[in-house]
Parts: sequence; structure tokens; C-alpha cells
Amino acid sequence: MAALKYSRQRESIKNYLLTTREHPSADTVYSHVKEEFPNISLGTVYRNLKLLADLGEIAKISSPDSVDRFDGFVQPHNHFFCTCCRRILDLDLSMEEISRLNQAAAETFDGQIESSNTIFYGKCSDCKGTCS
Amino acid sequence: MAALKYSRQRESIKNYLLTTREHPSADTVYSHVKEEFPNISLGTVYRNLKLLADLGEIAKISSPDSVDRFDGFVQPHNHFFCTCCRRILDLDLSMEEISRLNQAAAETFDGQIESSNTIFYGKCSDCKGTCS
DNA sequence: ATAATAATAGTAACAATTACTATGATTAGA
DNA sequence: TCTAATCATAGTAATTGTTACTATTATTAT
Repeated sequence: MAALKYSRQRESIKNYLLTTREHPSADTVYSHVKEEFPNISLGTVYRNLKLLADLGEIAKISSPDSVDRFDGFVQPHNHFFCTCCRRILDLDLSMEEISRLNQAAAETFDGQIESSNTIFYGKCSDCKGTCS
Repeated sequence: MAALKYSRQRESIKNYLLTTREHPSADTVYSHVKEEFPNISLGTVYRNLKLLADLGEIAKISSPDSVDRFDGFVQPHNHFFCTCCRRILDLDLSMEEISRLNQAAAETFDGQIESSNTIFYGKCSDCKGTCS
């Protein structure tokens, strides 16, 4: 129940996530917000990321690198993981594609499907030539 | 290069993964294999899971719980994550659905898409009624 | 059998995350 | 605007999942 109380640190964390199209880890968020709040604590970053994610104001995405990443863009969309530079990029499928997929899944599955998330793998445009 | 040498522990780990349709974490693998090898080391489990995954004999899947899970079934297939009991279940889409999806993604994306993996969320058949 | 070397158990180290606590900031009410 | 209540913070310690290290053991080629 605990009433939410304003904090500049939380504001700054949320603002950073809303203005970047990267998908930073907690540690990356930490080092950016540190520029504005030089002695912010890493614990504060984690606590607020969890809080904001629970409120649905940001999204937590699990990457193949098994370090949680965060996304300020909460509209349903998908991600691309570059196996070369290991960045996560946005990739937007149409709503039709997504619901079509869920439909197809529902037909072969016994439970109740509420949503889905697809991660695509490959080389991003920057890495196409480079990398093995 | 290091030539691979047989070990009963590795055999047992692989065998367990091939005969279960669960998607166990390293720790779960550990406690099962421990029944056959009471003083197997957790490090041995991690080392062999990594080795087998690198060899492509098992698959590593990242779950929303951010603990790596392992899968002895390596044919391309997808997973369902039950938000109630937090189990991971298999869910098979047809090859057509999968390549259709990759196709659609390729059209809106600049890089080079090699594969994709979809995770579906919802309540499994056991949890449909229960759980909020 | 023996020698070479990979794999193991056990333990220590590490990295990501969470918990704890005294202090500081925000907010509602007099 | 002061005050009291309480939430949030910084700093640190603790936890958890995972990897690295090392002396010993198991496997394998000769």
C-alpha cells in the first residue's frame, strides 16, 4: 500500500530510459544517472527500476547475455539481438503479425496464451560485414 | 582443441536432460544428478552444461526469472512461460509460422535476421483456474 | 602397465542483485 | 510555515547464480 513519494533520482532514471533507444542494463543506467547525481547509490537504481517495472512504466527485458535490460518504451514491440555487437535493437512487427502468431500458438497449446515476445537473432546493419 | 574425454558425470547430466520434458536450472540438474553421483560438484554441472550447450547437444534458454534453464530437446521449438507456476513448457509452432514471422521481421528491419525465438506468456492448463 | 592429459571435487572468487540501517527528503496537516 | 509521519536515499553488507583455480582422479592412447 505504501504511498509513493516523489524523488528526483527516480525521475532521472525514468527520464533517461524514456529518452534513450538503447536498452541499458542497471549498471549502465547507474553510470548515466550518476552524471546528474554523482553520489547516487546502485541500490537506488535497482530499487527504482524494479518499482517502475512493477508499475508498468518501464519494461524489463531478459537478454541472452543473462543481464537484465530495461526499456522505457512500453508499447508492445519486439527486439533484435545482434550476435556480433550484442546490442539489443527495437524491431516492430505489425499487430496483425503478433496476434496471428498468438492465434497459431493457441491452436497447438492447451493453456491460455495472454501475450508473446519474440526475439530475433542475427547481425545488425552495422555488423553485417564484420564479425564471424 | 583439447580432445574431449568421456565422463560418467557428463553422461548422466546429458541423459537427465534428454529424458525430462522439464526445463531445469543448473541447480535442479545438480540435485537430480546428485542422486546418482552423491558427491558431484556444482561446478562440474555448470562446466558440463556450458560444454554441452557449446557443442549444440543441449540448449540454454533464458527465462523471465533470469535464471538460465536447459533443454535436452534441441530441435527448433518455442516455449510457454506460465506466469502462475513459473514453469516453462514446450510449444510447437509449424515451420511455416516461424519462417513467416522471420520474413515479416526482415521486411521492417535493416540487419540480417538468422533466427528467432518466441516465448509465450499466460496460464498453463494446470493453472487456468487458480492464480490471480 | 604406463604416461599424458582431460575431468573431477572442493573451495575460493566474482558479478548481479537484494536486504539492511541510519540519515535525509517529501508531504500532509495544524 | 512548522512539524510530524513516513518514504527514499546512500552506503554497506549479505545473497545468489556462476566461473575460476588447484590438487587429485579418471580416461585413453601407446
